Amino acid sequence: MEPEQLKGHLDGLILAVLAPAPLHGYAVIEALKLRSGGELALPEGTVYPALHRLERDGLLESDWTADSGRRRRVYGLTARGRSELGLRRERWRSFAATIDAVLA
Amino acid sequence: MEPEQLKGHLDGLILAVLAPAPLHGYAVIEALKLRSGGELALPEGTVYPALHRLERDGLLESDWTADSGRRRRVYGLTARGRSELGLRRERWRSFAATIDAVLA
DNA sequence: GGCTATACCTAGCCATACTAGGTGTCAAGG
DNA sequence: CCTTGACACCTAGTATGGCTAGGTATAGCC
Repeated sequence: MEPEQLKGHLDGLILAVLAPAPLHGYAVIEALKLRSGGELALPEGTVYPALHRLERDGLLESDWTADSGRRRRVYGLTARGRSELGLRRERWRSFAATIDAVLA
Repeated sequence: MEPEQLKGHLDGLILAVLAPAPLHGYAVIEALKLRSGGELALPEGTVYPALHRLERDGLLESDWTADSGRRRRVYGLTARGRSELGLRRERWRSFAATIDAVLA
């Protein structure tokens, strides 16, 4: 996977894996790996800043939990995040159709 | 079309529109617009540097023509460019499948 | 003469995925 | 016990590349 390809698409992917249920950051990385069949093995330095960005923009909200001394930051979609996910899916479909048309 | 989305995909698109026949730079812009149904209206500042990059990397080669005082730089695929196009199509299919899997 | 479309170019901006480093907890093995 | 690995978080700095905004010049029409 070429890094540049992913630009502009990561945020939608993160929103998508958080749609069923809230997850903590590290679990988001694993969920992306799992749901992509191992294709998306993203480094922490990619995902953590993205989560912070999405929270800053009001699409995610987070809570700290401390189960037995281990601190985790659990992220969930806000209302705006959920509607933004719809927009992102739409935008992806349109984008993919455009690229398909030119490349085919 | 969000600019960031296109990153890492433009080169393949340019190779694709040049596959049937060589074109000059400005015509590449119009071909992209046409083949995308108007979706890809890319500014010259995006396409010209990309063409130079592709030529520098040996995927395109260019010739200057001067029909009636108007200078045009006509780009065509090299052998490496043609095989690279195959790779790019393959890589796009794989990428799109991955995003679809996560986003769906 | 001025306007539009054609046709080329480049310096600098900016968003963002990634690298490379850091901190700390916990469980398993030698 | 103590090292190793997985877990879990963080951030400063880098590199990439599409885009903005500016420039040059020709052709054709009103």
